Amino acid sequence: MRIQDVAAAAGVSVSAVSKVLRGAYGVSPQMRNRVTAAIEELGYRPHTGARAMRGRTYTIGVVLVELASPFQTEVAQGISDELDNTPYQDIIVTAGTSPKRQKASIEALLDRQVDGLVLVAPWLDTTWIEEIAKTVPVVTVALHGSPTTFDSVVDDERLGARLMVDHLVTAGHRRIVHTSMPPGESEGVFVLSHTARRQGFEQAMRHHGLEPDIIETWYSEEGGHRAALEAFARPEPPTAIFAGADVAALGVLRAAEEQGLRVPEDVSVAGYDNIYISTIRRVSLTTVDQSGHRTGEKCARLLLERIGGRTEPKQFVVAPKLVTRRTSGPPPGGAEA
Amino acid sequence: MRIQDVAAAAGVSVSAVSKVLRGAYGVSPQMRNRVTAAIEELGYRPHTGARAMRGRTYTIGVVLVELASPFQTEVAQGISDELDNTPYQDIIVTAGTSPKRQKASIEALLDRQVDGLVLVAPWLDTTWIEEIAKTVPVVTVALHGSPTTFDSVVDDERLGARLMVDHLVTAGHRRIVHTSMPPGESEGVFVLSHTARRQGFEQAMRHHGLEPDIIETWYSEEGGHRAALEAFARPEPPTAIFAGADVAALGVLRAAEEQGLRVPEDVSVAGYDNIYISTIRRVSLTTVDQSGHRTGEKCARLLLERIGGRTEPKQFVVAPKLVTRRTSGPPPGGAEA
DNA sequence: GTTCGCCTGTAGAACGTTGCACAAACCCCG
DNA sequence: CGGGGTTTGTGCAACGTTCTACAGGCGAAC
Repeated sequence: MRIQDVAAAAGVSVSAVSKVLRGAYGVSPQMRNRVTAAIEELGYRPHTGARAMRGRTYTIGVVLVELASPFQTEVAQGISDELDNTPYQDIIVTAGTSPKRQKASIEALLDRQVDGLVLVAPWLDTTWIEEIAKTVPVVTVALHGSPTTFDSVVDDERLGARLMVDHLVTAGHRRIVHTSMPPGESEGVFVLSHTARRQGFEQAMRHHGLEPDIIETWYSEEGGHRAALEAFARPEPPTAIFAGADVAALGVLRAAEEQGLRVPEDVSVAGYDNIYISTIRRVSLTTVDQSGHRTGEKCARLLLERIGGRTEPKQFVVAPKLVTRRTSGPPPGGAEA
Repeated sequence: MRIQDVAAAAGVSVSAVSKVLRGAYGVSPQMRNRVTAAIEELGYRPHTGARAMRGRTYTIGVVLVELASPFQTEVAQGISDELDNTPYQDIIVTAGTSPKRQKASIEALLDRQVDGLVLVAPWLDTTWIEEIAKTVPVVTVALHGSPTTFDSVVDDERLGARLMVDHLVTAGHRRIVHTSMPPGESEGVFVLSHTARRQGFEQAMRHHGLEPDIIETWYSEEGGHRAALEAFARPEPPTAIFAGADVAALGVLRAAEEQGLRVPEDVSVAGYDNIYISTIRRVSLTTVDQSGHRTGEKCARLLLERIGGRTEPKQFVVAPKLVTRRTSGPPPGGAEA
């Protein structure tokens, strides 16, 4: 089933069919009708590989770190939904946090001639991203900075961290520990989520006249668990732990439970991301929400604009929202802990 | 950067480079060396679109219902990991439960000339799947039946349901409610997970001389919640609820909490899937484990075999495993409830 | 009635691979 | 040293699309 067959069936030239397919200029209504009828009747579908040789593939590549991260999959879902009634199809690949594998995944997508690329929290040298952005439209998610050759969508994570610190301080907490991650090797002017959150935490704490207290582990259940055990073992343990990510907060909750600490009576626990688990009654974690779905939608729109011809870079900032649930409250002994 | 450039750099013909690339027969070691050196030096990467015109694309399409389903993403991860050091790249698309959108997604993948297709829990007419399996290797996940034109990997979900019923009955439960879903329109000889689980439940209950009791809602938090409320409102409420899926079990837990019922003292709750949430301390749900990761690995291997030339269909059954945690125990009043 | 410009539609040359068909070189054996 | 077979390397015709360049027709304006 080739374009040629459609042309034959409609009694027109191959070029004419191609024009109709691409919505190009110079097509009379009656020809358009005959061609679309023929396409319909034959059930013709364009061969993407052949298209890739000359023009567009109508494919958007989405690079995620991992599918287990709810925020990332929400972004992907947002892209998918936004693209739903366009001719574009999104395809997802997972790349892990290793820069080497990430690079390989992106290259695999470039080999497949995607028309656009969404990089969610890329652990990559930004100069390399700038490089590929010369070839194909790119939008990054959760990369803080001011890129000039590509677009970006970020949650204002410094603000988000500040909201959380304000919430805890207002409740009376003074000794607040933040769990973070080691900065990526490739972070410089451009910075990833965890660094932005840490910076927001530090800023907000100082603003309240408090000394920022950070334990560096990993954004994972295990990482949160380790950080919490370390914090609890101190002579003066914190009255609140603000984990850099909800997954880590889960580990903090486990550690608290193991140590016989009640939450929030003995210690308040908070996270960041508002992942699905945090919403369920049994967990009910105080956290910061950044809508992955809206982020994804925006990415898709930016990409379509770029494909449509825009060249000046755009940056879109999503506002974070504090979500207070049942894991946070006043410190033991009240506001004067 | 074309194959031609590589040929020129290596001082050989284009065909020769192609042979090396494809690992084809008739290549001397020294030519292979020169060509690979040239490829390396130039950083050449084959153009997938051009390949699609003639041969393989080295791309495996993975169709998931949604990224929010942990089992499905685990399968995808398993595929990805298994493919990691092969020349094949997996790409994921999400298709939803609507047969129409699923069909569109699969077609989008076929347009892109994938070399193989993994369909995870497809809500589709199996004759249509048989149809596309004529064109491209297909392996389905969680489709119970005996396909002749494609491969399949299934968890023995009837057995899994039986394990759970045995567990509950042994603990002393007699009034057990199972929450299920309406069977798909396209289910006939071939059956999806929820139907297999329901069948396993029915069989196991009868085997114990008990009447199967099923409430049909949806595999979702909300669905489980509704089913549980209905069950609790009965004159003789069940002492155990075996939700067809962990997500639904979460809704059951919420309903129990709202009704002031303690778990497992007043009512036991169990699920199926062993999703990540179920493992966290705060939830600790009794469930049945089916390893999504192993399932995915097997899918990839089956597909590679098919691409390698196998034609007779294979079916692979993964054994489910009962995971007892803290949401199940003896019924109130002991074994003689 | 000629000229000019616009509007429709077409021919055909790419695009970068693959793999068949074939040629050349080589090896082994009688 | 001739003949057969095998191994190694090459030429070239696809594959299905896009899009430029161009031809022909038609209408308006003079």
